[in-house]
Amino acid sequence: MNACLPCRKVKMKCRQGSQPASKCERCARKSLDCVFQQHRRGRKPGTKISKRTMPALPSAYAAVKKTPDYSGDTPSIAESVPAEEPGNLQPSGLLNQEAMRGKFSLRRILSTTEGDALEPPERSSPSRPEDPIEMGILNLSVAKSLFENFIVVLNPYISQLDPSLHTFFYVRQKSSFLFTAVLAMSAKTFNPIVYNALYNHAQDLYTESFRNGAKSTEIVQAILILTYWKQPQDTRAWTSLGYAIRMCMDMGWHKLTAYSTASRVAMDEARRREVRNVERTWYVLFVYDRSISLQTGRPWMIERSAFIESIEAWCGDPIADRNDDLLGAFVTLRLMSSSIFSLHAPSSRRSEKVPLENMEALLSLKKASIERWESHWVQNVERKQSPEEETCHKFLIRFYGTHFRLQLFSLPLQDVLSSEYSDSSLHLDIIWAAFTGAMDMLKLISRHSGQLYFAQDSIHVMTAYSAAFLVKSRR
DNA sequence: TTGGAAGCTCTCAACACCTA
DNA sequence: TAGGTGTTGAGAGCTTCCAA
Repeated sequence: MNACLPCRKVKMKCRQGSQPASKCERCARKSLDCVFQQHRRGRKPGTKISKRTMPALPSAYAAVKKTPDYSGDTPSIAESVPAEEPGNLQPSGLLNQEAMRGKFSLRRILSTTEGDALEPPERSSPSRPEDPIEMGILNLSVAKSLFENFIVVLNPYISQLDPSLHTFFYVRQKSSFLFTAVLAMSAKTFNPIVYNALYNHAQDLYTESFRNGAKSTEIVQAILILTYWKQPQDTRAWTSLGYAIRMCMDMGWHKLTAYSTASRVAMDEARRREVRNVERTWYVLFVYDRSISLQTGRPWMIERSAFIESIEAWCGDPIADRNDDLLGAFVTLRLMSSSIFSLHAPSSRRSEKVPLENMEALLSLKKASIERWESHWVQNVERKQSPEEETCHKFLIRFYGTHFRLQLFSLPLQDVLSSEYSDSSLHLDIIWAAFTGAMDMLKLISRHSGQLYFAQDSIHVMTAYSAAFLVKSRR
């Protein structure tokens, strides 16, 4: 029913008087001018329905037209990354940037306007049909509990999310994919009853984001989280990581410049955390890329850069999270490992041969630098926690250091045990170092088996490696 | 097979009014 | 008084059906 203007103004119920043309009860009581006006309800002509909130369409036509945005409204890293050089005569500098992102059309390619001036930005809708709570997969209180467990227990292992930024509300609003991935991985450990439904939904969202070519920090984080605690039969870790890295490169992350405090003094804390969120994810990808490359012998994708090498300064930022120190340890370890392994690869894979005697001397130097690395980062971690506090950080730093020593000494061991070096007793130092490395790892694991329970899959792979190494070296 | 009318579903924006 | 939620009306977009 239509309400008069005075009632509308005060948002009160407008009750008609007894006579059809008389004032409403409130206007009559207060002696106000009771004026009615034709309402202007309804959508205005020309308003577009947001594509993201359209229902799923069965036809292939709809699949092409529908472009959902699982990213929320993540600010583009383009603000903090140097843009393509203007005036560059390559296609990247000459053509419309939207066209270069893959939105090909003659009109767009010929347009000289930047951004997407041809199409107004889509308005984001507050409703999220892919939200696992709205879908009824789990209720709010279970979701909150799973989320809390992820942040407190699981996240410290991977240093992926910033607990001050990634609150329950923030992640849920920002990306249903990341939200579901976090809940699924937490459910795997803390509430297996809802794990399957959450995992399947996360996989559906992964497929959708791939199908639509969606790109955002949250999608990358979700893919990483799903990969860290993947199912045993899932063999996509390598390809998923590659896809995530390409996505980041498309967002310009490979052009991140070296960390400096001066560049962010003008930012408020929220903005700084958003920027660090992107940077942290790129560091995590670097570590993961190098780790998986080392484990599988395949090439890595992310090259070392001034940004990667500024990790220690980045960890010293006033708003750095305590998990950032663990990430700092991992990044510096991977920087060290890539330079060492190119020298110490087995002779069959080296272009130049380094005599074993020289290699032994080199290895002892490297061993000392790993020990310095370990004590430096353990001290950093200890500074930020109380003595009685039991976190996974110290364990992980020692674990990775020990694993690295084992890998380092296992490489020349192949040469020692090969027929070319018939008298292996001459190189007992190398054999002994590799053997004690494997033993140290297993001792460490047995002392901290509780920490191992929550660890990501790669930790278990590394554990299995040390055990397999010992078994094989006894033959 | 194709074009277009009719009808249906869904979204969006404005409105009504409850309640703190 | 005004924040917030449910309701309403109109248009967009899609499917179905039918005639050419």
